[in-house]
Amino acid sequence: MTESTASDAAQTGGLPRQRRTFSIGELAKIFEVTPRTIRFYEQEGLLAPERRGQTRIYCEKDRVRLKLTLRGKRLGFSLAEIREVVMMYDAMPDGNARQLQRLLEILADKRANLERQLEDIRLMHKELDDVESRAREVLSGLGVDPPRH
Amino acid sequence: MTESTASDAAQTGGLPRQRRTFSIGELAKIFEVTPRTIRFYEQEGLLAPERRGQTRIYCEKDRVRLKLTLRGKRLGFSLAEIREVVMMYDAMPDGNARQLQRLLEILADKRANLERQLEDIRLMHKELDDVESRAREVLSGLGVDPPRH
DNA sequence: CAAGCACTTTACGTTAACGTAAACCTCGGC
DNA sequence: GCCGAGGTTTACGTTAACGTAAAGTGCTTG
Repeated sequence: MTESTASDAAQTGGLPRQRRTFSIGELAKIFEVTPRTIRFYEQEGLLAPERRGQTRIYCEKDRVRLKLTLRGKRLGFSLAEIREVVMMYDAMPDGNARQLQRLLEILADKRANLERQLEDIRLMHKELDDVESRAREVLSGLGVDPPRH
Repeated sequence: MTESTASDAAQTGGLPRQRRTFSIGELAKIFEVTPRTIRFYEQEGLLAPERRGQTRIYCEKDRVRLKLTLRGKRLGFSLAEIREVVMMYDAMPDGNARQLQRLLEILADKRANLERQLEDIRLMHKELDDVESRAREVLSGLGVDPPRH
């Protein structure tokens, strides 16, 4: 109930998923955030859904943008950083050379960030292993059976 | 000049590195943070250096704790989460079974978090590849030679 | 001994990313 | 016709993680 990875056809009843739209509440449930969060992202320039009257209508593209935004967040990027990439991506077709060069710079930056994080994860993993094994040792020393996950 | 990974003997002049101590300013330079940050971490219960008079004296163990703390931060953990692990780690030798079980839970939690981040990084990497290749296409379409990183 | 430099405490300021509350519209169902 | 469920705007509140400024302490160096 988190997100659909498989064929969307089953859920849309065979409709071309380009036409599938979402309310703010639907998106909120899908990604387990509050509507307030989604409105905030719009205010910050990360989303720009259509309106029917006053009500926001989110299309497939909006859903993807939100997904990417949340992924970026989990990786520790600020909304400003995320916007920088997302907006330039959208402006690409008519982007001038200068803008595109800048985009490539930003991308290289993010990439370096990811590399550092990978290394951090590796190291952190080892630390966790260490702490855990020590904890198990102490536990067995107390005559307690630690859970073998 | 960021951090020493190789033999510390050269830098300590052969002293057993257990005796090597640091001032707050030294640590700050080593890890590229401000003294304010280090004091804040102490206030949050992540460090507890000795004092000589009023001045803080950091030992090797303190340095390691700071290193782990900053690594945790880069991975998006809050100071409270980091403290939870670090403090329990220190309290381990006399920790009761209940506490240790709790520690194992926390560790499993962090581990799950790391797994999610790994997947996020993989996906984000693909996105970056995609954006970059599109940017290069557009650039070459403009007759500009994109830099071959 | 005065100057300067690194350290200290105290305390208020700041930023990002939302939470929360109030007051309003609007639409389908009974 | 009214009610509840969901949507909307506006605006003030909150939390984490420091920044920054003020005012004092202590060493050592010219």
